Amino acid sequence: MPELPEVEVLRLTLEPRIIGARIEDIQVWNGDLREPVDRRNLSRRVRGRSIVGLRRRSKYLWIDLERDQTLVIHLGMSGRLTLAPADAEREIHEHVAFSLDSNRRLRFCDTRRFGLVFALPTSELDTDRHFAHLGVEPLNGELTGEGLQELATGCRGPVKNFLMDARRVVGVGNIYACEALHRAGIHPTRSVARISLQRWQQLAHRIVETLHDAIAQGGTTLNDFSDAVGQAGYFKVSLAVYGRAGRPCQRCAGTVRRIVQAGRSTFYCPLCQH
DNA sequence: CGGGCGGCCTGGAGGC
DNA sequence: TGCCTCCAGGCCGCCC
Repeated sequence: MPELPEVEVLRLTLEPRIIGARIEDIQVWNGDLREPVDRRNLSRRVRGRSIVGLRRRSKYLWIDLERDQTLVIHLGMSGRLTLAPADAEREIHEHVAFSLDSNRRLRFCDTRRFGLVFALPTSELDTDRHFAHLGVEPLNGELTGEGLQELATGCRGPVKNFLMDARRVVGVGNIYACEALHRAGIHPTRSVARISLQRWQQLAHRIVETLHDAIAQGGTTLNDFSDAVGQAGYFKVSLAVYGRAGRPCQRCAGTVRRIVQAGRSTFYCPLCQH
């Protein structure tokens, strides 16, 4: 579920509530996630340390701790990270939990178990295999039309696949790739080799705009997503094409169509996207 | 070598 | 009601 806006909403809602909190203990009920949870390593790096900051890189949440350690959380497709009272009953798919001082528990729940939980020294984040290859952060002012055009030099595939390749641009998943392309009026199957600088600029602008809009509305909740206190996002009502096959385009007289690209559903309007 | 597909997992929806 | 198939926001590895 979670693309950049959802992880950013999680960061924004979690940060003021857990800054300064100390992680007293860790429970791992089911460590069988996308990568097995290394309990020993996690405990050694995390236990007894206070939280000093929260950052986001791509769709990863970085929870910085005292003395050069960072707890990394990835939500996969169905993950949630929420605060609960220490004695709250364990949820069905609650796999990992961090007991905080002040009688609270930071719980990681993930139905499909595509998520990740691990820890490593803060100073090693940049070179870690999960992060070293990641591309441009769209919300840092790094994403420009010129930059996109340069990144696409020598590439051949459809623009939608290009946008979802985290080695180039991070944080844009299936929903926001569809929505940004619709806002930019660009057909998702168009080859990146056939996009003018003007259209790259339009696209860069629309990506940033769409992500900001989604964050402002608490992210998109299709099934699972919630912020740190369990609140669903309501950007779903603003989706113009995603999940709307057969229904009218929000902007013209067209009808939204669904196709499959690289094994993923793509939604677009054949009338206003070229 | 880069792009695309299958697989990882559970569960919800829809067809019959 | 049940059983089947398809589908889902991410990501990696393998294949061509």
